[in-house]
Amino acid sequence: MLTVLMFCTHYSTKNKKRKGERENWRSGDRTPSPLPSPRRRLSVMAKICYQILKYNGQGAMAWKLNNLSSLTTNNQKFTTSEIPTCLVLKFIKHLYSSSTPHLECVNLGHGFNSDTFYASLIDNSTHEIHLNQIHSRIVVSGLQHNGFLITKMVNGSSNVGHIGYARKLFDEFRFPDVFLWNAIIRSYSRSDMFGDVIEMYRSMRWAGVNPDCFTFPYVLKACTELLDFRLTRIVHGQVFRHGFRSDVFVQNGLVALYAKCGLIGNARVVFNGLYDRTVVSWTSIISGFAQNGEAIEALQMFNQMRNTDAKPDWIALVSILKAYTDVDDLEQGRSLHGCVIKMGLEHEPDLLISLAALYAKCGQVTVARSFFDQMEAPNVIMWNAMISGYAKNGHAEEAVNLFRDMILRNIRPDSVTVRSTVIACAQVGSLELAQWMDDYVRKSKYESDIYVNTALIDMYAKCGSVESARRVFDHTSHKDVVLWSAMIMGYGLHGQGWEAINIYNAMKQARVCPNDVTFIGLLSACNHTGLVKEGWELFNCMKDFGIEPRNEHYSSVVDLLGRAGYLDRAYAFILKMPVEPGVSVWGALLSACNIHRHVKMGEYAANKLFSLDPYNIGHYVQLSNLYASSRLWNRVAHVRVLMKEKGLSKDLGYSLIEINGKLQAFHIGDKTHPRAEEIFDELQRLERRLKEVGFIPHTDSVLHDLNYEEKEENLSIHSERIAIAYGLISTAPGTTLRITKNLRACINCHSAIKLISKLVAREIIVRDANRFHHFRDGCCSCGDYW
DNA sequence: TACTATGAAC
Repeated sequence: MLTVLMFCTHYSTKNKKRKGERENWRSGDRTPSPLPSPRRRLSVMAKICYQILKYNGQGAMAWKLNNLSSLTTNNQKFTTSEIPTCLVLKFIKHLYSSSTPHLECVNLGHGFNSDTFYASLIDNSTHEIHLNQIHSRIVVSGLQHNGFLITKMVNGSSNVGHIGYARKLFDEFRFPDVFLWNAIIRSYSRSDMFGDVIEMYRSMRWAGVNPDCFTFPYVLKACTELLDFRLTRIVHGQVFRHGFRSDVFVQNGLVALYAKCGLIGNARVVFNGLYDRTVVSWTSIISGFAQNGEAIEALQMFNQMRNTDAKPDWIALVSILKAYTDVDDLEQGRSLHGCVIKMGLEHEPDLLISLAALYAKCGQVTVARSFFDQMEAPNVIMWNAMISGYAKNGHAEEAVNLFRDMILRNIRPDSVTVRSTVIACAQVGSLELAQWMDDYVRKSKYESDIYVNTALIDMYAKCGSVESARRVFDHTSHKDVVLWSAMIMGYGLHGQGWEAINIYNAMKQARVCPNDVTFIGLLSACNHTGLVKEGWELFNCMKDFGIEPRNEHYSSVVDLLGRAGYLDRAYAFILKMPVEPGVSVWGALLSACNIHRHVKMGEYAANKLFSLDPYNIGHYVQLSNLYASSRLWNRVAHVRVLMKEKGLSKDLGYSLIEINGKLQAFHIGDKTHPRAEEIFDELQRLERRLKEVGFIPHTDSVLHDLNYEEKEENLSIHSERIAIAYGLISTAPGTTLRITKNLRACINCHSAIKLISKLVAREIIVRDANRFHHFRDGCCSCGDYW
C-alpha cells in the first residue's frame, strides 16, 4: 500500500508533465508510460492503480491501449450482451482517463455496474490486461466479494494462460464455494499442472467443501496423467461415496483413467455399468483397448458403437489407426481405411494424416504421398510424416527435397521436421548437404535442441567429418546420455577407438550414466580399432551399470575375439550366452572364420545363419569366399547352386562421389560418364604409378569375391577406383575426396587407395558398408582393421 | 458459472 501512496503522490506533484507523456503512449510508443494521475487526491483512481500494480506488477502496461479519442458514446446505451469487446475496452479506457470516472460510469446506465455486465466483459477478454482492468472495476464497484464474478475471473485468467493470477484471485477470496474450487482446479488442469489439481482437491476437502459432478472429471484426468494407482483407488472410492455412480461425465473419466493405467478390465466394468453412453464413453474404451495393444477388441467396440445412437466420429478411428501403425499392421490398416471411406470420413484432415503416417511407416510412401497431395494445406505434422516416411524407407533425397519445398512454401518446420531432415541428410552421406543443414539449424531456433544436435553429430559422423561432429558436440551445453553415445558411435565409425574411450571417461566424469547403446558404440569402436583387451573389459563392466547385454553386445564381443584370432574363445563365448544367439552373433563368427580360414566352424555358423536368415545373400557369399580361400571349389559351386535355388543374386557394387554438390554414381567398369575417356586415362596413369612403386595386386580377392562385385580380371576398375579417378580430374590439387560405397571395400582396392593417397597427395575418405576409411599419406585410419 | 475422451512426427 505504501508503494501505491508514493505512486500517487509522485504523479500528483508532476501533474504538468503528464500531458506530454500521454501523447507519447497514444502515438504508439511501446515503453510503458507513467500512469496519469488523478486530479483529486484519494480518488477512485488510486484504488485502481493499486489493483493493477498488485495483480499485474506492471501497472503502466494497462495504459497502452489506443484509439481513446474516438469514443463518443456517452449517451449511447447498450444492453450488456451486445457490447462488443473493443467498445467495452474503449469505455474502460475512457473511464480511466476521465477526471471523474465513477460519475461517468453511472451516467452510462445502471446495467454497467451489474455482475452480468462484468461477466460479459470477462468472457470477452483475450488478454491479461483486460482482466486486470475489469478486476479493478470490480473492486471499485465493491463487488470483490461476489463469488460468481471471482469465479468468472479465475476462469478468465486461466483461459488467457495466466494461472498465477488465477491463484491470487482465489487466495484472496475468503470462503470459496464449490464453483470457485472447481474453477481453480480446472485452471490447473488446463495448464497441465496435475499435481496442483490433486493438491487443490485435497485442500477443498480439507476446507469441508463437497466435490460435485464437475470436480471429478478434472480430478480423474489428473489421476490419469499422474498414473497414480493408489490415488486412483481413493478417488474412485470418493466418487462412489458422493453418489456419482451414474454421472456420465464422471464415469467417462473413470473409464479413461483405468484404460490409461493399463487396467482395461476395470475400464470395461465401468463402461458396462454405464446405461447412457456418449461418444466420449465409446472413444475412451476404444482408445483404451487400442493403447493396450488390443486392436481387434478396439475394432469390435467401434463396430458396436456404430449400431448405437452415439454418432461415431473420427477420433476413435485415429486411436485404432495408431494401434495398427505401432505394430506395422498394414493389412488391418488398409481395411480400416476402407471403413473410413464407407463412413464418408475420408476428407477429415486428421484422419488423412493418421492414414498417411500408417502408410509411410509401412513403406507405402507413394500412397502416403497421395494423401499428402490431396490435402489443401497440409500441416507440419503431415509434412513430418512424409519426411520421416521417406527417410525411413531409403528415400533420403526425397525427404530432403520435401524439406526444401517446405521452406520455399514458408511453412515453419518444427523440431521434429528438423530432426527428421538431419537424419535424412545422414543417410544421403553428402558432407556438403550436411553443412547446409547445419547452417540451417544454426540459424533456426533449434540450435540448442538436444535432439537436433544429437542427430547432427550422427549426421556429421556418417558424412565423414568426425571433426565437425565433435564441434557440434562441444557446442552443446547440456549433454545427455544419447548425445554422448552418438559421439562415441561417431568415433567408432571412424576407427578412433581411443577417442571413443576418452569420451566415455569424460562422460563418466560428467556423472552421466551410460546405457546399453553407449556400450554398443564403445564395443564397436573397439572392434574397428582392434582394441581387444579394452573391449573385453568394457563388456564386463556393463553389469556394474545394471545393463543386460543384448545380441548386439554379444556379437561385438564375438567379432572382437574372432577377428583377433581367438576363434575358440569366441565360440565358447557364444555357447555361454544367456540369450539365444541371433543373426548378428553367428554372422560375426562366420566373418571371423573367413578371415582366419576356419572352414569347419565357418560352416557351422553359416548353417545357423541359413536357418535363421535364409534370404540374406551376404551369408552365402561369405561361405563361398571361405571355401574359395581354402580352394574347396566343389563346395563353392554348391553354395552357388544354393543361392540360385533361393533366387538370390548378388548386389551390384557402386560408388558415389560428390563434385560441386552433384552426386555421381559409378558401377564397376563404368564408361557411361561423358568424361569416361579422361577418367580411364587417369586410371591407367594411376595404375602405372602404382606399379612403379612396386604395388602387387592381391589377386586372391578376385577369388574371394570379398566385395561381392562381379569377378573381374582388372581390379583397377572397381567402382571406387573410377570414382577416385573422376575426383582427381575434377577437383583442385589437394582437395579431399569423399566417396561412399554400398559394399565393403575389397582388400586390393584398400591397399591400392592407401598408396594412391600418398602418390597424389590427397586425403581420400571412403565410407563403405561398415565404416569410414581415411586414407592419408599411404596409411588408412582403420589400421587395416575392418 | 463449467466438465470428460482422442491423434498424427520422434
